[in-house]
Amino acid sequence: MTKHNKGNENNPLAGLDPKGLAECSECTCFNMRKAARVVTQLFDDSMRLTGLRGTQFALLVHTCVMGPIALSKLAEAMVTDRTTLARNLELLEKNVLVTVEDGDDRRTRIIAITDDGRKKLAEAFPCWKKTQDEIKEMMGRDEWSAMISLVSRLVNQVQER
Amino acid sequence: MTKHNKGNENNPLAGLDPKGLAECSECTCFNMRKAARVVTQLFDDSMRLTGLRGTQFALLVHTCVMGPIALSKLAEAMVTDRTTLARNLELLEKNVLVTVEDGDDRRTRIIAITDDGRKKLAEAFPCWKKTQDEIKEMMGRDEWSAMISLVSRLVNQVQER
DNA sequence: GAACAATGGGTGTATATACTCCTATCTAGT
DNA sequence: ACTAGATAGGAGTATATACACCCATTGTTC
Repeated sequence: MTKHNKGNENNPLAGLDPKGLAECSECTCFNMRKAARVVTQLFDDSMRLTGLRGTQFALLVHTCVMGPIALSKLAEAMVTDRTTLARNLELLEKNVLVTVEDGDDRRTRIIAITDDGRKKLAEAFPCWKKTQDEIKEMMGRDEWSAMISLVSRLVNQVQER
Repeated sequence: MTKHNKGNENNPLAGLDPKGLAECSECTCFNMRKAARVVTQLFDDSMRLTGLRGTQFALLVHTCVMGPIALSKLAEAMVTDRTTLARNLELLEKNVLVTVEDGDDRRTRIIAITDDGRKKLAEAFPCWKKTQDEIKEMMGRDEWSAMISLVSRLVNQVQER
């Protein structure tokens, strides 16, 4: 380490000038997480009275449509870590909205929605629909569609990488 | 509850036919969270050796650019709950990347980046940049720009609501 | 059929997130 | 100066998320 490297070649702060840092405001990670936060709060608020969170609603919908299904298959479909899904399912299971039972292959755990789960889904659906439509109206249908397409594409391309 | 309401007028499961449920696959909340998950993993992986997560990198960048700044101001700027930010800052403070000190108004806590923080930022910046550029290339620059614009617009419009 | 690889899950740990309720401090109005 | 309201923050609790490491079961190979 010499003392006279005033140039940028060996400067550990290179890229941290105002321009480099301004670039960080476009961070894909930060922006997607920020959007996820604000949207999550909208949906959580809208279905608060039902006792479901937005995340739980999505999980219940997927279980309803795809189930009965093995834990790992559901995790794969939802692009969620297996262990995350297992823990999220514990909450739904505690409230008797889903069942978690051994499969024929005794390594697997089969997830299925219950009648209570279907009722809860029916209860929460109007709240979800209202918020979903509000967001579409707020952005404009075309912009919203474009956004969802691009976001889905991002997910798919990261997955295929 | 009569037994013969086969119509949908009083059916609690109305909207939960396959069409209604299929609509849920376009859930703004689920899709934004899914994207946040996959993108977060890309950035976390890329800077794992630095010991920073994508979230922490973003927090450190904001602190560097905006600091010294009061906790609530920083939370507002980042669109994060105040208590969430405080807890995320604890980790950075423990690693001496930021300081948290009383302000003149003794209700406030002033957040500032340290020299170690700046060094860590410089260390992580190339990892961030590499991943950010990879995502842009993956999607195509125009598509990526369009996505970020739409996502930012969503955030702004929800905020202004 | 016994050894071994592959698969499906569970546990421990750490981080990220936000809500509710509470305390300390400041500010404005009297 | 006193008090009421506003503001800044902290603590407790709950949920969402994923990684590393481990165990049980299944399939495979000789």
